[in-house]
Amino acid sequence: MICVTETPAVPAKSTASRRGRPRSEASHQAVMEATARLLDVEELPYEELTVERIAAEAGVGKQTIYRWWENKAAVVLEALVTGYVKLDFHQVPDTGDLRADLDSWVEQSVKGLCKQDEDEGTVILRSLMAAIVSGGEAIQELLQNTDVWSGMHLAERLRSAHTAGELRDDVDPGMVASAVMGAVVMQMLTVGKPDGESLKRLLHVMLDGALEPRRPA
Amino acid sequence: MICVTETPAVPAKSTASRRGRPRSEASHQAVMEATARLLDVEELPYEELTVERIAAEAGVGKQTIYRWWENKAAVVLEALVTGYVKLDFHQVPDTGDLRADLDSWVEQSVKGLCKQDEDEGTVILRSLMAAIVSGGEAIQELLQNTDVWSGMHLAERLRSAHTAGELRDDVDPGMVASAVMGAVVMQMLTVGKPDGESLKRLLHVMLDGALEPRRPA
Amino acid sequence: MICVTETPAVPAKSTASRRGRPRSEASHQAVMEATARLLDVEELPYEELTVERIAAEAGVGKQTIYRWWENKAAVVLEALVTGYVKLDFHQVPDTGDLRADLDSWVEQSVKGLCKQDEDEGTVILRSLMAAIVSGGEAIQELLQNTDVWSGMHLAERLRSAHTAGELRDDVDPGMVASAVMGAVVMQMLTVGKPDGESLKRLLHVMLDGALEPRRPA
Amino acid sequence: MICVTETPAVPAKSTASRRGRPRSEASHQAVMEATARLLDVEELPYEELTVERIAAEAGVGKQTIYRWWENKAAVVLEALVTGYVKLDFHQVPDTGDLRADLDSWVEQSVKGLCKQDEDEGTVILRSLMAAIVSGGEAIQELLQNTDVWSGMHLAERLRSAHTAGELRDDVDPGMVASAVMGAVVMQMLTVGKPDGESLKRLLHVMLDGALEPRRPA
DNA sequence: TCGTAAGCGAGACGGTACGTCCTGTCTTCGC
DNA sequence: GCGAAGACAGGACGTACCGTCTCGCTTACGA
Repeated sequence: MICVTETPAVPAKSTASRRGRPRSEASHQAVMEATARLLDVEELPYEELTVERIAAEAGVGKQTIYRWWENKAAVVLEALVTGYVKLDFHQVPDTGDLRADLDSWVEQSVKGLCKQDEDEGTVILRSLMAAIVSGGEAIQELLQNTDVWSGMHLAERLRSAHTAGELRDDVDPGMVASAVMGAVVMQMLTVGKPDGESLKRLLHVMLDGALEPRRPA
Repeated sequence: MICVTETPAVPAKSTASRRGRPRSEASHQAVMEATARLLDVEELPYEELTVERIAAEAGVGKQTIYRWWENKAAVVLEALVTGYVKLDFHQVPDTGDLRADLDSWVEQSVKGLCKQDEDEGTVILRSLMAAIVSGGEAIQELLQNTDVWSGMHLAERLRSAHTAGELRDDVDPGMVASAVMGAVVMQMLTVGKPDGESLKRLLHVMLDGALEPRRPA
Repeated sequence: MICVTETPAVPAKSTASRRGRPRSEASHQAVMEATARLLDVEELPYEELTVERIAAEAGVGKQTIYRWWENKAAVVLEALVTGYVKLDFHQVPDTGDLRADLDSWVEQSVKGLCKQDEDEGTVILRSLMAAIVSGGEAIQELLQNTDVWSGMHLAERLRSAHTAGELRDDVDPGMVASAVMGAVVMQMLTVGKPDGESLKRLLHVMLDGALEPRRPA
Repeated sequence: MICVTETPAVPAKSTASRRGRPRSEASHQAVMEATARLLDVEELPYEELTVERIAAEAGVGKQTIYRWWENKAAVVLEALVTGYVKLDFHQVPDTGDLRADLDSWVEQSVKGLCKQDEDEGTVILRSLMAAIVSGGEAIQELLQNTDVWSGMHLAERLRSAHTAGELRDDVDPGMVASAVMGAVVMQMLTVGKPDGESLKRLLHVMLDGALEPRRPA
């Protein structure tokens, strides 16, 4: 759900073959998978997800993590960016009726997020935000080249809606995806428990517009 | 910018007078002011803002903080809730033209947020999100009775727009405020630097609606 | 076996009662006992004796150790200084014949030190030297006010020998103890395995003198 | 100052020529010289002298060190053994009067060791002891075939004193050297700062004997 | 002359300890 | 009994080394 144009992260080191032992791709993967496992399976919230735990889970030295990632936030973001961890949103159905499709998408997603006790459903979402919010300059730079939401299925559905003429010609479907996800996610985080009805109303505002239609014509 | 219906925070201890020395209102204020000073003036990011630092800055014992607040998130949230710290958003002008007003609001706000180097402008915003995202159950409960954005001037402007007939009758202005703030804030956090133009386009989607108006009828 | 005139270690903090929670004597003792247990019972060599292990063994936070001791060397030295750990030297018998007494002392001590496999017998001795040699300025200062060997029974025996007229009037029994212990310990460390016979010859040199007796007469 | 009968260190690999690239003598020397430079010139204490630092200083791969030496202690000991690093003891003069010669030797040596601030003078001595005390079995075995002190000029002077009849016939001059160096070195390490006067008195005990000469007959 | 086995510099690897920092609790005092 | 001070147990941090490993390259023997 996060799109990165390219991921240098490390200064690229110029030419092809460098001296010394090359980076272990196995370790790289192990770290990503360990992070995913801890977030997804063990549902550790971001603050309880420690670099030491990731290293142990991955069977990797702590230094190997710090050698390639700036901090915990960078690890978690990469795991989300590259799809090792997936946010718990459902696919958006495509019946041709965008409004109805989004309504059922919201309903399904909320149902999925709330079936667990307490707020476990939003653990990954919270971790994503925590990583974005806490990561230093490195994360900010990464986000420059990244559209956090455009990898989600919602964005795809909106693009197809755009070509199908369901959306106004003059709106960017990516922009709509950002607006929808931003509003929806923020609502989920700033309200105790996600609530399908209010989310749908929120959605409708964005679909139909808030302004009295006479004016913009 | 955060609205709380009531602020018990601590179980209220039933009746009026308890035994022993009553809570020192001076200490309470000192903590709030210290938090505000550290966030606003020193621009410490949330992770560098420690309880010990707040206590020291406030000239208060650490226990005094833990006696009245659950954790750091609760302190920060209360400081934001009760207005000791203010988010760096401008007031929304009221010329009668909501779209133009919001455009200039966005422009002014972005200008304010970006005048500092790097991402210092969003420090408080990030702290708010960090507190929301990291806080435990107590913060979740607090948020149940709270509308994070309805205290902002934007919400007021939208309410007046609603009564003035600028908004559609069937939309809740509070809902619109949530949608707008959610989308705007999320956009600010998930792209490296806030960018006035894209924020305005985002805003217009929400004002005019994303759907092709004729088609769904 | 190490004598300290006084052990301020920490700047004394002036007057009697200070504010805040006072140092926990229980923790202090726990650290000393844990150190003794690890050195004496588990026979960990100095390099494998970590601060973290001591803290864990003592049921104490690591910071509590670093609050009161400069480093590992200081902890180990205090444990030796204050008698929580004892070097594996036997008592010196007192038959009135100093030479014979020292011979049997050496024999007994070497037997004790060598009964274990490998070099476990000298673990504590090695730890003592490691602490002395590795400790920084703080340890050097501590040693200024300390006579490492004068607490051993050997020193006492030599003092009684001095008053009994067994030693020359003009020699300081403490000095003799230092010389004997220095030579013996160094021999033990710089030779693979302590060897009773060569130690005894070493001892006799010091008792009888190395010079051809005519000369100094 | 350390004498080794032979220095196989590595199992000798039987016959003369092995296949493959032979050991680079240049690297060997570079390591020894780097070690000497770091100990002698930069006066790094043993704990701050790391294998990585030595390798870097020598322009050598770390593995090249571990291929030929067991550990840091072995490297340092070989550097001391083979004279790349020298202990800061002066030569013993030979005026025919051993006692006076040793007195002036002590005085000169202490002067040399104390001219630097703090305890820098004994850095190499401390490193020697640290290596001996910390080194594992390999170092113990090495020490079996080695007399740490017999390479020093003191040993030579004592041997000549022995043939000149200055020493008692029945004492082994090597033994005396061990006793003297052991006592002197230990004194230097266990008191804060070496002190010429007490060292001389220590020395005199060993020259003249501690026992009352008439009594034991 | 060439293959190949070993050594080489470089540097990443799994591990582990370090010393610092912070959390949330506790234990003293003085008010 | 609150509040400031500050020590406590616990535990994560990010750094530094250790000793091993894996690269591509070099060296020099033996076929």
